[in-house]
Amino acid sequence: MNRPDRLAEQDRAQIPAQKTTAPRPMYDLIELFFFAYRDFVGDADRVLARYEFGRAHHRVLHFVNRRPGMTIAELLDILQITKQSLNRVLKQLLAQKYVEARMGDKDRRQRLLHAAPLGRRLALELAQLQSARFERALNDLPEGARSAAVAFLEKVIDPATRGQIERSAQRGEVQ
Amino acid sequence: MNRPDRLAEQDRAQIPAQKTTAPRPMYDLIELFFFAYRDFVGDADRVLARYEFGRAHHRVLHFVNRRPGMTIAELLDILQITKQSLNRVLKQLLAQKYVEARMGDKDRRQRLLHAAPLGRRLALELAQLQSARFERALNDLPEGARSAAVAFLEKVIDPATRGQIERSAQRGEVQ
DNA sequence: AAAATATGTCAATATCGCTGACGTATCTTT
DNA sequence: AAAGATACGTCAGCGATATTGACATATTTT
Repeated sequence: MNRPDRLAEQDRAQIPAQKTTAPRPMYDLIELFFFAYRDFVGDADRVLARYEFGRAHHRVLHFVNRRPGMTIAELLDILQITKQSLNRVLKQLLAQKYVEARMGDKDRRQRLLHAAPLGRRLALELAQLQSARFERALNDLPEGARSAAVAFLEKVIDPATRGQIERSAQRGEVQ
Repeated sequence: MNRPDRLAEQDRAQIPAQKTTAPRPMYDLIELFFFAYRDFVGDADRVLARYEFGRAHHRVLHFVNRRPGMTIAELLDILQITKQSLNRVLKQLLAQKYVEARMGDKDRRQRLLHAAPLGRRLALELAQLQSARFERALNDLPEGARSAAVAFLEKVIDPATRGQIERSAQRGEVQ
C-alpha cells in the first residue's frame, strides 16, 4: 500500500523546475478535525458550566480518575502545562472533594492523586456524554469504523506523546 | 449496519430494574482525540508564535483564505465567537496586511474579507504543516484510511455545525 | 553535609473568550 | 421621506486559562 503512483524520493529530487512541489493541503481533514473537536469538547463544556468548572478541571479530573495514584509530575507531563496552571485548578478540585491526595508511600514528598466519589461521578458523566457522540457517529458507519478511527488518531499523535501515554497507562487504568 | 441486536426505543423504555445501563465509555477514543488534536494544533502554534499570532488569528486567516469574500457575519457564524473577540484579532490581521477587506458590491455595509498575499503565504504554510502530519499518518495506514477518517469526523460533528459549514462552503473554496 | 527532587506559592503578564451598551452607515419597508 | 432592520465597529470591564520567573519547604539521594 505504498502509493505506487508516486515517485521515489531520489527521483523526485531530480525534477528540474518544479522544486519539490508541495502537495495540496488536506483542507477537508483540517477543517473536519477542527469542527469535530470543537463539538466534542462542547458537550463537556455545557455540563462543566453547571459545576462552575472549566476545561482545565475536566482534563485533570479525567486523568486522575483514569490513572489513580498519579503524581503531580506525571500529570504535568501528560497535560503539558505548568505547575502553576495545574495548581490553581487542582486546589479547587481538592477543596471541593472531587479529588483527593494521599502521601506517597515510597516517597513521602509525592502526592498521589485519586478521584473522590464526587469526582468519579462527574468524570463518568462527562465520559459517557462524549462517548455517546462517538456511538452515534459509529452507528452510522460500517463495521470497522471504530478501529479505523482509533488507528488514525494514534498515527496522528506524535510518537513522543504516544510514549508518554503508554508510560502513564501502564500503571493501571480504571473503569 | 443497523445494530439489529438493539431494542427499539419504545420496548427499551419498558425494561424494569436495569434502568438503561450506560455502556462503558470509550476512553480510548476520548483520549486519542484529545492528544491528536493537541499535537495537531501544536504544529501551527509553533509557527504562529514566530509571527506573534495566536490560534485565534490562525482560525480567522484560515477561513478567510479558504472562503474569499467572506463577510464578518459569516465568519462569526462559523467560528462561533462574539463580534468583539473577532474584532480584536481581525484588526491586527488587517493592520499587518495579512487580510484585506473590500466594500460589498451589493450591500456596501458588508466587508468582504480576502487573504492578502502575506496571509495566503502564511495560511498555506500552516495548512501544509498540518497536512504533513496527516500524510505521515495515512502513509502508515491501509488504503481507504483517509476516507474512513473523513467519514468518522463528519459524523462526529453536530448536524447543525455541518449545515453551517456546507452553507459557507457553497460560495467557492480556494486553493 | 550537599545536591537533587517533588511540590507549593507569590507576583506579574498574555491570550482569548465573554457581556452589555452604544454609535454609524446603509438597506428595506412602510 | 420616515421608521425600522441590518452589518459592522467600538468602549469598558470581566473571567478563565495559560505563561514566566523567583523562591520556599520537605524529603530523598549521593
